[in-house]
This record gives sequence, C-alpha cells and structure tokens, in this order.
Amino acid sequence: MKRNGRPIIPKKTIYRLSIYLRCLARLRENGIGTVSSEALAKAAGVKSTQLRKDLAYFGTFGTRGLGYDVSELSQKISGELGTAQLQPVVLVGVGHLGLALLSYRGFEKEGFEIIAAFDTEPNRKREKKIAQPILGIREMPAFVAEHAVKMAILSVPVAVAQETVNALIKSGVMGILNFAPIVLAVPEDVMVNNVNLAIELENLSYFIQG
Amino acid sequence: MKRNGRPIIPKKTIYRLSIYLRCLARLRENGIGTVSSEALAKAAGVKSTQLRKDLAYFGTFGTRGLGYDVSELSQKISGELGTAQLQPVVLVGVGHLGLALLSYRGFEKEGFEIIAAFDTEPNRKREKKIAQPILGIREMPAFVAEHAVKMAILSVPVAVAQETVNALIKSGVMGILNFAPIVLAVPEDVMVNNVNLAIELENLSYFIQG
DNA sequence: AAATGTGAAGTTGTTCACAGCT
DNA sequence: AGCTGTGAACAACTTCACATTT
Repeated sequence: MKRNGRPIIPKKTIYRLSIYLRCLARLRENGIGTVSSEALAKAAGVKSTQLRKDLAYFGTFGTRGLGYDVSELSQKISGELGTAQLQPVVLVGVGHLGLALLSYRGFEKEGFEIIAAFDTEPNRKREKKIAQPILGIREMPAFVAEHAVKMAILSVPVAVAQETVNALIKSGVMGILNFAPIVLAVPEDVMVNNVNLAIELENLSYFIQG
Repeated sequence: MKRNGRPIIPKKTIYRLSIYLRCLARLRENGIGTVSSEALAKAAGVKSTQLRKDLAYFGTFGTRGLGYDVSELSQKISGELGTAQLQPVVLVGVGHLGLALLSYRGFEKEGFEIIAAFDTEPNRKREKKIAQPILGIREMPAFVAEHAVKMAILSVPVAVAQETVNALIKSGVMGILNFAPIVLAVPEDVMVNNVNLAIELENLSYFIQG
C-alpha cells in the first residue's frame, strides 16, 4: 500500500530502522565496511529475515552473496527516517526529570536539539547550570510558532498535562514525547509517544515472576 | 494456552492492564464506583472490545447491563500484575539521568522502591541530595544477592553497559530497565525493557513529516 | 435496555522456503 | 557457494457480531 507515493511502513519497522542505524554506526566506528543481514540482525537482536523484510519496504540495497555496504545502508536508512537534518525540539516542564533531559547530551548526536525549555517558574532556583534558555510557559506559543517547532517533550505534572498539550498543539506542535503518566487526548494528525517508567517496571515485574 | 496453570497473556495486554489500572485509580479518586467497558476504554485510549478481551484472559469481573466495580477491578488487575507487594529495585549509573530517576518520586506510589544506587564514583560531588545510598559498583553483587533484588534500572554509559548487565545477572537480577542506547545480550530467562529517548524522538519525527 | 463475554472473521506482523543474483 | 529478496504460510493480535446475563 502507498501514501504520498511512498509505501506505508509499519511503526514497528520504523522503530527497528532506528536500531539498525545505531548498530551500523558502531560497525562503521570499528572500520567494518560490509555486513550481512545475518550479522546485522544479530547485533540488533532480531531475525535476519525480519531485517531484510524491513529494508524491503523502501528499497533493495544489498549485494547477493556479499551483504550490505555499511555506509550506504546507513545513509539510506537515515534518509528514510528523515534524520538527515537537525530538528528543533522544545521541552515543557523543568522538574527533576525535565532538568535531567535538558542535561542529557545524547540528543544532538542523534539529530535533535532542545532549543528551549518552558516552565511555570522559569526562575526557580535550580542547582544545575543549563545551556538552554528556560522561559515562562506564557512565552511558549509565540516561541513555538516563530521557530516552527514541530516536536515537544512533555515532562509536566499530570494535573496540567492535558492543558499543556492543548496549548502546544494550538501553537503548531505535531509530535509529543510524553513522560506524564496519563493518556493524552489529541487530534488524529498529532502523534504521541508515551514513556511511562512505572509501567515499564510493572511490566518487567510481571514477566520475571512468571 | 496455559503456563503454570495460568493463561499466557500477551505482552501488549499486560501493558494495557497497567494503563487500565491508572485510569481506574483516577476514577476512584473522583468517587466513581462503577464504570462500563466503553467508558474505561475511552479513558485508556483503546476500543471497548479490546478492554473486554484483555480482562477475559484472567477472569470475568463485570456485571452485564451495569459494568465493572471500580475498586474490585483495580484489585483484580493489581493482583494479576503482582503490584500488590512493594518490589525492591536498584539503579546502576548515577549520572544526569540516573540522578533524575533517583529523585523521581513516582515509583513508590506504583509499588517500586529504589533501595540503593551504584556508581563507579559513589562519592562524586552531586548537587542534589538523595534519599537512597549511593554505593561503589564493587559492592553491588553482595548487596543485590543479600537483598534478593530481582530488578535493576540501568543508566550507565554505553561503553560499560554490557559488562554491568553481566554482573547484575550473575548476582541474580532477572529484569532490567535499560536506558543505555545499546542492544544488550542476555540469557533467555532475563527480560530487558529498553527506553531509548533518541529513538522515540526519531520515531515521532518520521511520522509527523509523513 | 444496557452492557458483558466470546467464537469467528479480519488484520497485521513474523517466519519460512526458496528462487535469483553475484 | 553465499547471501539477498520475496511470495506464501504462519502466528499474533484486533475487531466484529451476537448470544447471554442482569
């Protein structure tokens, strides 16, 4: 099936493409130029047939009898995911977790930049020095609109999560990484990815005790 | 299908049970005593048939024509998930993120307690005061064994993630919540849940730009 | 009348088996 | 010979349709 002339790729496949990309990066760092689907799949923790099916959604890049060129495959996946250009992101809610996420240096390397954070108390005393500006929540709409920000990280308390999301969407945000433990109501064309640490732990606990 | 006399419940269902549990908690806080599958499903962001199928895996608790008793259903789900008793958890890697997770007060309320943290530099100057003891990584094996800890949160740098996991497993840990952006190799009976923030963002960015 | 519980149908995602290149 | 690419088989999950109960 197609959409905009492109195949519709399952969400899970997109997820795995991100994983492949990171495995390929490590191979490249180690100076490995070519890799088989078998070897890459093993590194990513999946079956080789699945890897090949995943790639088949958007092209055929391998050489039969040989495998895949590491650099070339990296580029193709990167292009497909749209990771090529740096994406601006805002963070809303600078509490414990929000502050840690701001300090987390892992995003830029992956093509994302948190360009600003917002909080109801932007001037609250914080023990850590942060590179990004922390602004008042009321400045958010203008800022988001002006910088054409399409993605936001939400780390506000549950009580204000829904209203905050409403404001973000109104200002033009289309994708939300939500850390608040609540199911957010959003329009169909807005995407929410939830990260709920308590649920992840609960999940583990269920499966390890059989 | 059954395992140990209990039905095998799909992983996705277990995930949703956790969500239902949180929705029920909110209903109870609001003094609501009874809820229909339709209403609860809506709050959880799923279809009502799915909710009913999910519950059917481990029992039948509703009253036809009426719905579910909020308290009773909470208890049943809680019992099924094994959330009833408090679970001890350790955290390994007290960097930016690890520190934030230690400060995060959301776990106890959900039945988990981080009883200790470990780091290669336990005495490193940290600007935040933490309730839990921060111990040297070398003390980890004895501590984990002694306290019968079965779950760990891993927030160490990628470079030492695999060896740290090996040590945790050797000491008896069966479930790992992994924040390091790497695919960990573990025995079949050990479960890993990955939380990769960069991948979540990448995923959002793909779907919002169509 | 209203809402649950569930077999059957439908959909999606995974794995197999092997044809087809290099 | 070795490895990719892919239709077909399979498995898992979701939704439908409706019988059943209060």
